[in-house]
Amino acid sequence: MGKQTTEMLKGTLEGVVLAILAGRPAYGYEITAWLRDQGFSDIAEGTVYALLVRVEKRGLVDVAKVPSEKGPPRKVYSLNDQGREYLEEFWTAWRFLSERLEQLREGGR
Amino acid sequence: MGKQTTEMLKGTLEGVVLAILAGRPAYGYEITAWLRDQGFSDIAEGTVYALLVRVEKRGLVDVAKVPSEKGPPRKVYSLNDQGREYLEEFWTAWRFLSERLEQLREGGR
DNA sequence: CTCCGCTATTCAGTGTTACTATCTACCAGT
DNA sequence: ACTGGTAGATAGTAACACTGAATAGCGGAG
Repeated sequence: MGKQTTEMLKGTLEGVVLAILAGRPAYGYEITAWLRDQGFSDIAEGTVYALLVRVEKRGLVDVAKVPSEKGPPRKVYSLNDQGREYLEEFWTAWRFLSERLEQLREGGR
Repeated sequence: MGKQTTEMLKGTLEGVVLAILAGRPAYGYEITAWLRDQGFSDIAEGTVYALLVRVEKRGLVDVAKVPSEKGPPRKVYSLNDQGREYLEEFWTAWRFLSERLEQLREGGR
């Protein structure tokens, strides 16, 4: 996927995952699969699980254990109020950065 | 500036600085001042200098020592061919991420 | 002349984050 | 019993931005 993308994901991947959860509850394996589908080709499994543990500890998501037909029980995450608030801040920061970069890209030639 | 922005800068600040240098040569202090001016309110001095050392080591920039009227001599950085190539890759990665996020923001409501 | 403020750079130590690699665990089909 | 797909956890590593402090040169106030 390239080192550039990898480094860029630091700080944004969290927002990406929270944005997914804002749409609908989901579990780790599902999220990983979705990300790969979207072109984040080599997101490591462990990365998503670690991230989910982090956001859970910070109280941004609620967790429900749901038995699955295949394999061990799923941990289904859903965004709570605090998470939604945090996601809002994320979008604000993103817009800010996005605007500055757009400006630079145009000015740069 | 908020933790969100800080974390988001990982991997993008480098691109921002290279994009600045694509426009014109500049030295550390100047870049820091410009960033602060643009709203990156509390970019630490040390951060920019460390970043410049990194990109210099990777051979993305050329350096010239220029005596200044005030204070110690300036290290003026300018983007070289390798740096321009790297910056292109950065824009590619940025566009990719930007599109995914834009998609998520719209889909999320 | 000395001290302070501004310009300009450097560096050691810290915290957060994503990756690698590996492990456990459950189920279905062969 | 064995393999493959689903699902999650974890220890160790590398990269990066921040903190805080140090160094150094110059000009002006006292």
